[in-house]
Amino acid sequence: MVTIADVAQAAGVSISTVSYVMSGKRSISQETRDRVELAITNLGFSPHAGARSLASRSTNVIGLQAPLRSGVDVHVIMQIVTGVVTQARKRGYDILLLTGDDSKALERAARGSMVDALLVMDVESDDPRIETLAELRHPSVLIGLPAGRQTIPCVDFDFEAAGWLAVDRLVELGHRRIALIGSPREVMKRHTSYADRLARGFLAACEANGVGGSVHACPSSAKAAETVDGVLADDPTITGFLVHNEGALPHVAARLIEIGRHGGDEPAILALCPEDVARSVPGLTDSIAVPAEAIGAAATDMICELLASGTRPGVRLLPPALAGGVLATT
Amino acid sequence: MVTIADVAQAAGVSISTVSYVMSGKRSISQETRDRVELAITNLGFSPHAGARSLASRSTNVIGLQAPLRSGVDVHVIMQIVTGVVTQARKRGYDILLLTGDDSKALERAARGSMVDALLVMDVESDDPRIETLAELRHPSVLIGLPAGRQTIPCVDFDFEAAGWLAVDRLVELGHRRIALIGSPREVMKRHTSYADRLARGFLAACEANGVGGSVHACPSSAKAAETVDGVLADDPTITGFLVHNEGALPHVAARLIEIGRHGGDEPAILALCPEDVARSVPGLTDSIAVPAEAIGAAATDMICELLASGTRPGVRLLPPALAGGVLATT
DNA sequence: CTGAAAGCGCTAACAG
DNA sequence: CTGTTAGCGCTTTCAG
Repeated sequence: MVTIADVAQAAGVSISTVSYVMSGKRSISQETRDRVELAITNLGFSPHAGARSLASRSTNVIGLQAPLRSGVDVHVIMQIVTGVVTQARKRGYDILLLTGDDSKALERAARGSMVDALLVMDVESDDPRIETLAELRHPSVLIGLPAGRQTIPCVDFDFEAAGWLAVDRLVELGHRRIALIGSPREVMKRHTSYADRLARGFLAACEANGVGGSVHACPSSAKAAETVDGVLADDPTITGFLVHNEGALPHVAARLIEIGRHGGDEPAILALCPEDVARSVPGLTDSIAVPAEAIGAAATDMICELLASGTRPGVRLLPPALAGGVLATT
Repeated sequence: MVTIADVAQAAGVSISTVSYVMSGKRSISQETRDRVELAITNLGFSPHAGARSLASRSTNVIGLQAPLRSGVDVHVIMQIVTGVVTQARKRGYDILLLTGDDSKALERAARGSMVDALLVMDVESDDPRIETLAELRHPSVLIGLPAGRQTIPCVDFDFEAAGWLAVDRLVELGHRRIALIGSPREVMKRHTSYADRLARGFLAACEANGVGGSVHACPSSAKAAETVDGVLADDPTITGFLVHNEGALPHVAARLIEIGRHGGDEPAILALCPEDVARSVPGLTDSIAVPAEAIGAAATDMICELLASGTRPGVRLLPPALAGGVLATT
């Protein structure tokens, strides 16, 4: 292994000079700098991360705790992770993917000085990890927005505003009775947060617009079609659907198209999901993009700022925007 | 920060005793061990990862380079990552998600002693990273199977056997003319490997069974339906489809159902994809599961064995198996 | 503008 | 069975 001492010897300078050339923390003559940099590339030197973190008390690594139970909105999670990783790279950080999804994993990473900061996804409202994070003296940011008072900075999509935007759009298209097809029942319960926020915005907007709106939990499987049937059986006058359920979306779309084909107007579907998911669903008219990658990037930015300046940045919600669907006419 | 010295003092023993209690590398009297362990939990001590890696020359971290360009078979990738992470945890390793998808990232992690070993996904046949890995003195395992001589151990799904199995199944269902709807054209070119292996198995099995088979590239979007139309226009007698394209799958299925409805027999679709993807596609009859999580776990096991024993484990291909689709009758 | 040297917290000889 | 101690490779005072 090539060490800083090898570089120093090759360049004919002292160890500390090499260190300062790398960190830029004091001025170095151009000539010396050149010699050192040459030696570094010639020898293919990379500083030993452990030694560095031992001496400097910082790792340049951000710990990321992502929900890895497969099956739940994988696209969104993956894209958020992509955003995190990409942005982290830009800012010179690496990402330690925490194995284990509990407080223990967070403590281990923090107490063991494996990371400088923690990024935690998929936090529930009364999640015990929130308290753990508060006790740790490592900066941390949540991706999501647990209900209640925020003790830890958060980044999320503004689901409430998305509810409003969706209703505005459906009303603009002429629909007067609309339904929100949402997350599976167990998710609705678990994450009080985002499903609730969406429903709140949706219902408030319906009321403000004087249109009828209803909210329905929905399984993420082929059984989603039954949910649609049930909703329409309850109220056959519904013509506009907002769908926020990645797994159910194709089934809901297929069922609605089928219904449209058998007579009556084809109902409009507005999906709330990442753009590429929307693109992959046949027969989708319109969508509101969940800017998943941007959320990851924003969270990373926030954490880097925390690390740099030590400020407490509070909550940041990214605004929704309409995106075209496959058959978008906009 | 609580250090090993604090623990030693609290337990009234020397630093090295604490170290040996943790590592188990020498025998300790039960009484001493108890005192030390108590002190450790009381103080909430976790050893400083950097200091440890500096002294022991090992990190207990595995570097994982995953393709994060969103849009390509996210489910498969995510599930592999899940398998890797889960298995790594069981074996006491953490996962450093490498930011950057080139040789540089691998070198940085290895040279900087950030990881003990490297796991690389999505390797192409003439991928420059293969040479990089060979030069590094860190153990590494590829997830995938680049064409040519294997210099680095590999773990992958046996796509060739999957081709055979698919044909067997379609023939068993009575189909005599079948088509493989595969990856997008650019993927077919890029990864010579897995698309080729699947096609090879598929065509060989067709020949062995005396049935007509053809292979078709397919875009992962709504335009997939056109591919189906084209295939059927070329040969209207085709009744069996093997689909290996997560994005196209719902569109292909929808189109085939539509065609079936307009007269003629509804063609059979056999999908090659993770089980939960198969489950989410309306109208799918049958599928062969890509055991994505198992692949990740197997790769991790292989790397851990490499790390432990230093053997060179060669290539490991996981066998295919039939799984039910939504409407499976098997 | 540059060097020398004191740690950072831990592991693993070496020495009982 | 336990203690003492010499590094691991780097950052950062402190001294020029």
